[in-house]
Amino acid sequence: MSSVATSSRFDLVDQIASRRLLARSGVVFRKNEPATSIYKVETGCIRTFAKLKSGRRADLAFYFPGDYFGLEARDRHVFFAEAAVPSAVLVAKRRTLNSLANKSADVARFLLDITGRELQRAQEMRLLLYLSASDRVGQFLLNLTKLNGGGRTVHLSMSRKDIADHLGLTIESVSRALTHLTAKCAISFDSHRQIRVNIRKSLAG
Amino acid sequence: MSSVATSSRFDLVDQIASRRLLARSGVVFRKNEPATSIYKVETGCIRTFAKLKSGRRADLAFYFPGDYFGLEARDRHVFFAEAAVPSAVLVAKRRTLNSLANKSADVARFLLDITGRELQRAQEMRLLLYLSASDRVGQFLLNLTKLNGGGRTVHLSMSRKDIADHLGLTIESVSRALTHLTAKCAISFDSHRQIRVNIRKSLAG
DNA sequence: CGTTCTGTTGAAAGAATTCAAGTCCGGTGG
DNA sequence: CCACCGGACTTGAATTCTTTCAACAGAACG
Repeated sequence: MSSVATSSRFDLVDQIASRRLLARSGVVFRKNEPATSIYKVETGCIRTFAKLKSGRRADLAFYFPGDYFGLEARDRHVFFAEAAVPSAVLVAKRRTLNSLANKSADVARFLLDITGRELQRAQEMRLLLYLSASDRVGQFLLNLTKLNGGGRTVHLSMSRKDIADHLGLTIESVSRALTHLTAKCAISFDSHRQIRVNIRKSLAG
Repeated sequence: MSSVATSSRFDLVDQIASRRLLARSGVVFRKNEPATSIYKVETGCIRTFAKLKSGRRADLAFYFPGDYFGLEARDRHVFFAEAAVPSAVLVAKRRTLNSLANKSADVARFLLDITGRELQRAQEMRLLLYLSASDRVGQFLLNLTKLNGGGRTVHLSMSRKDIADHLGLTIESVSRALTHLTAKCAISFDSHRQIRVNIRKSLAG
């Protein structure tokens, strides 16, 4: 959302980047790989995640067209990134960006902007994990409606498993939370992946 | 740790900042206040947190001397910041920093650096919340030993309540996790606030 | 039209919280 | 110096929430 505004103002990455196409589950980068680039989603959806010792996966974030990712890395990546659905990403070399930033305060400002935004987003997503199962799902849906410009309907481009891994729950708990919200008339289903939000307030928790 | 290295290379904030002294629980900034400055801890410990609708508090991070905070803000703060113990912080105006960054690529680079580092830290702390209660506490202790330069002893400058709010648990659960780790001989207590880590591996989870 | 994958639901087990005592510690005043 | 107080911490038992395991329903696809 906000990153779209930024990129329309300043499409630098589009200009210096190369394009990479990814099949579903295609790997953008792996943990511990050298972090040579930053990325922008063009089409599709990219997921960043960590593998827990328990075997479970923790989905840190989903990135949609216009979003930048791979910003947190120092010299090596700390997480994994892969395509949640077939996707296209723009890849911009850090070296190139840095040397541009050395010459142009606007470029530097831009990098700082998207990183700061990403930081804020990470903090807000972290707050989800302090809530109960139902509230996590409710808040998650609420966030999705905001991404969709505040409309009342949400299309879930991700599976229940993806939502569960993102929210630190099981698919069953996600499912139960959704039926619970339906029972409260807070949401209703058009289909398994298409949800209408009736009462915003009762999603908040 | 890493931020200390950065600041020793580049003590810009120290130069342009004013100092502010805070009593325990003294407020640095509140949610929704205009975000005019960024901050650096000089002495003591600063906590950033959110208030949940349930009445509970979610402690997002503890900042120690050398650490920068308040970086995630756009025009208004999204969280609260207060002193966990009596503290001194350096306050640098964003306007000043931004105009310096417009002239000096080093300053811009510095701001990007600390923001990127903070982003990575936020992501890593988020991962804690995907673990079980015992593992959260264990990993938390492990992180503290890293901050202390990798030593075997940890001094908890924060109360059980603070730890609980940070890890999204109750004080009772934190306490039980600690006794559980003690029973496994992973840690031992010198006092309630002084812990010795015996077996790193059994803290990991 | 079945096969398969995704999602839902139910019952039992497990994990964390709540509520209620109790213990330990540091500080204060006698 | 000791006794006592209050706050921080621990422990136990009952409750609540989430997961696990197992069975079922529904949509997608050949």
